Amino acid sequence: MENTKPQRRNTAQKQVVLDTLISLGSHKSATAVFNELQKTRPEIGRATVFRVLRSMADDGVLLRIPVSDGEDRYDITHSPHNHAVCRMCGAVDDVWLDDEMNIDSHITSTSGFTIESERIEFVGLCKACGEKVKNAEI
Amino acid sequence: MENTKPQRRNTAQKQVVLDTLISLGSHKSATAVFNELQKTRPEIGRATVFRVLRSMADDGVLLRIPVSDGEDRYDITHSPHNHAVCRMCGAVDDVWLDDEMNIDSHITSTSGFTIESERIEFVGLCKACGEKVKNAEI
DNA sequence: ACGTAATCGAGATTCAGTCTCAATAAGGAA
DNA sequence: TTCCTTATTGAGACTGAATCTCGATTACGT
Repeated sequence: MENTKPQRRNTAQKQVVLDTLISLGSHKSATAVFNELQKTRPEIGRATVFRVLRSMADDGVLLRIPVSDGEDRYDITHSPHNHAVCRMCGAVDDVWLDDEMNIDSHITSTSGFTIESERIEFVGLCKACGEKVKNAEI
Repeated sequence: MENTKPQRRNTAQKQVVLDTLISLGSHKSATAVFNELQKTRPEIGRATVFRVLRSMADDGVLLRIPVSDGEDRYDITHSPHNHAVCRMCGAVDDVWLDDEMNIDSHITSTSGFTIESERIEFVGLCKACGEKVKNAEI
């Protein structure tokens, strides 16, 4: 079980991708970052942008937000929260849950979003895969 | 505002797509339905399967379940519930929420799923689109 | 039976994302 | 500093889901 992650190296590409994501603001897609970089650093490849963002998300440096019917978005990590997605334009807003209040009206009053439906996806391991992992660890 | 939906016509294709989805069981993808149909009704096109499933979901006849990192799944509609997705094999299980109990342990005890994370996506209209719709309705 | 508009099938197209692979470079060791 | 191993990169091919195009077909109200 050599599940040791490969060593991470600091590169100029990683730095500039991260800087660009931050400068663009929240909830930007890999394509958005790539397009922005085309203007100033056209030598940086598309695969690199996708790779850097995904690996940073895997490492917990970034948060990857898969959106139904749209590109994955990336954001700098901060405390856990959820997202509201506009079904027309795809805009994404942060949603900070607070058990004490009605969620929908809270979202509407803070961001103007009108909530029509919500979708909860639990991610983990099904019975079969959970047992596989268990056995592999022995 | 002629937002009147086009008339829906009953066709053999729609019937057989729906029958196949039901016979395959819950949470099947359009591709899965198409592949199954290839065996018995190879004359039915891929675009048709995707079209039929999507339009039935739009009409509320079916439930479309967008899954992060996977194909959309379709299911016959019944009362609202959520889904657990295996991050290894992509298996999808139904989750019937019950406010009274701890969600994660409830899921684990009923389906064997180990929940590692959850994602809530609120879908609706952002402020700008909400106002657009409002104006269009006047 | 007719006419029109919804639907179909085949294949091209799109689009996000990944993969391949040769070239490059980070960073620890000598 | 130089050397070596190995992670990383860029270009472009590739994948896979889903949609679009368009001429042919067909449902169904009249």
